[in-house]
Amino acid sequence: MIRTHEAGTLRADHAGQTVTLTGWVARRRDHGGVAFIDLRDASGIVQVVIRDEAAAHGLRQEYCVRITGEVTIRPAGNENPDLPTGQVEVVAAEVEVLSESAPLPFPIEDYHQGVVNEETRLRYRYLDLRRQEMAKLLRLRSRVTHLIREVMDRNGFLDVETPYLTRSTPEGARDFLVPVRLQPGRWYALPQSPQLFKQLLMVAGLERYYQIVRCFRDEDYRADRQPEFTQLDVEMSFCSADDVMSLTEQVLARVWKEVAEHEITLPIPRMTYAEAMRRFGTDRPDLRFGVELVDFTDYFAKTEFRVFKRPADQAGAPADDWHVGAVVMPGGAGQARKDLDGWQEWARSRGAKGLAYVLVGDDGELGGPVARNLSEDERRHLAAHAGAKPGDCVFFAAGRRSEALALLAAARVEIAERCDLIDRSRWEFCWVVDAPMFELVDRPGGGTAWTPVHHPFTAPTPEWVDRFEEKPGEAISQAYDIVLNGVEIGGGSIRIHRRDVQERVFDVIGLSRDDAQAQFGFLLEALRYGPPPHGGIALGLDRLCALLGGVDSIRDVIAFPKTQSGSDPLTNAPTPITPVQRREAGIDATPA
RNA sequence: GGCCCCGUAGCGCAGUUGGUUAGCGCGUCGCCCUGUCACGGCGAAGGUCGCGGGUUCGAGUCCCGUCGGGGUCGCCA
Repeated sequence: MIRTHEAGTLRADHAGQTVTLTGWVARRRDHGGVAFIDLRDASGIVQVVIRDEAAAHGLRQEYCVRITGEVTIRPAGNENPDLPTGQVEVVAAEVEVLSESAPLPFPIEDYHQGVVNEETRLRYRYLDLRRQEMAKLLRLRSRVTHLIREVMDRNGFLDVETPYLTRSTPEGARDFLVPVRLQPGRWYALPQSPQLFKQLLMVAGLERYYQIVRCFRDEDYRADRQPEFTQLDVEMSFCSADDVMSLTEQVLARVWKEVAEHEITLPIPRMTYAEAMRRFGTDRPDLRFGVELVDFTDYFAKTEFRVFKRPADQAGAPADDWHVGAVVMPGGAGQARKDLDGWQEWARSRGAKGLAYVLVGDDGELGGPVARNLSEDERRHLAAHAGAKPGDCVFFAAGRRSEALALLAAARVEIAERCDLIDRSRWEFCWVVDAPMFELVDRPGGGTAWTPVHHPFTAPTPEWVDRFEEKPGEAISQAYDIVLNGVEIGGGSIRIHRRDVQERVFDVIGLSRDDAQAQFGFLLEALRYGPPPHGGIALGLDRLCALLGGVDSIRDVIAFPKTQSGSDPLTNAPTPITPVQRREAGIDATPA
């Protein structure tokens, strides 16, 4: 006798054996005196035949049952190639109902996947997860974490837990805050990442640390962003950026080989931040298709066309912060007027004024409203400069460099989708390296400020370490992001291990000595005691699993995710708390 | 905070320029059928059209507000 809870693992060569199966009645049908049920467990579905009317009586979908019976091969003429277990079925000798089920609030067969409102699925997540598709994703995730631990363990990394109750640091994302009963008026914060603790572990001499750890950020949520998410967090001492990247590649290669049956070609190609911005307009390029951006800033340097002409007065902007760029839509000249208007609407929905376009006719003549406003000289080489062929459409964006590139980068992806240029079977990894240390951002109250591109603990390259404050926008950091199919799945850097350098970075981003001391004093103090050079990386586990599982939302690879407003339809969290709880927590007893 | 889409029976949906008693499929319940496999046949139950206000003789439908879900920009060091 085979005792198994793995219905889906039964094979034809088990025929004749007696098995005990546990699972749920996925579907029941009666035909004459015979009942047929599909029995589902986490591993799959097997059909069970019940000839005993009494045993089958009242057996309904989703009853939890234990069935003992003989494995048989389905009789000829009744074969269904779609059944996951092929031709195996079990003829029940004994049926025991372990627990009954109320009628289901929604159908949970897999062919209903994707049609039930997600909120309803989340409210009954324990039923949603009974579906094979969802169970499959959770099993995938478990395999991934297992493989990661194997690789990390083999490389001598220590799994160390860091606090979930820690101090709030107003930099970066908003914190989730936790009141402290024993110290009214004081609050813990949940960590946005264990960044500082892992650096302290390096100071402690742990040398090789990793953790699969929950992180918390109180920002707006998306298909790929949840208030709590999981990352593989890694830090190592006496290492170079190459060491960290090489280790990361080992992890990814192992996971993709085992889970996706895909051999990643190592080393994963690297691209500088500058190159990524120039060719793709973004620091997370999707390399599954071409359609690269073209720079027209110099081409139109002397243009009289208002849209491409650099405004005389660019209030507050650096002298070189002007960009005219283009991206070619293959065959786009054939678009209907309605489609071209649709692109304008698309651009406006992204906050742009519009998306200028030039149509390249089959005879090479330029068409569209923009072409009429260009000089003869400007028209002559436009198609060649853009790399456009007859029949193509050239989209243009002009404005502040970051905004123009962002629009073109989005247009590039949109073009690829509309023209069906993306090969979904491909895995295109790439490292984006040599990112700037700082970027200029607008302050809410006006003016601009330098802010770290990664985080303020990122080390500059040796060439910049003594002079990054001279040209903060040009200083290069020792940071690296890993990008897969246009999705940033991780990022890391060599950290600053010199107290004076760390203080100078705080100076550049406008964090006063007092504030730096108040918020990061413990780090600065630790850096006084012979810290080793160190660096690390964090990989977003949820995104990684979503990509591997071929799903669009990380909610599908999280057992109990939250909605976009941060609530959980299952438990109804978050909930108001009672006045007593407020008093005990030391916070105002009246709602805000 | 902005923009877009959605909300009608347990689930998925239809509902015309505002007009009888709001429909369809699945599911549920009852009866029938001896190998079904999205079985089939007959019958039945099941609705605060998210909520509140307004326009109108009359609102699922039009207007305003609001709540919830999804997508996205901002945001996410």
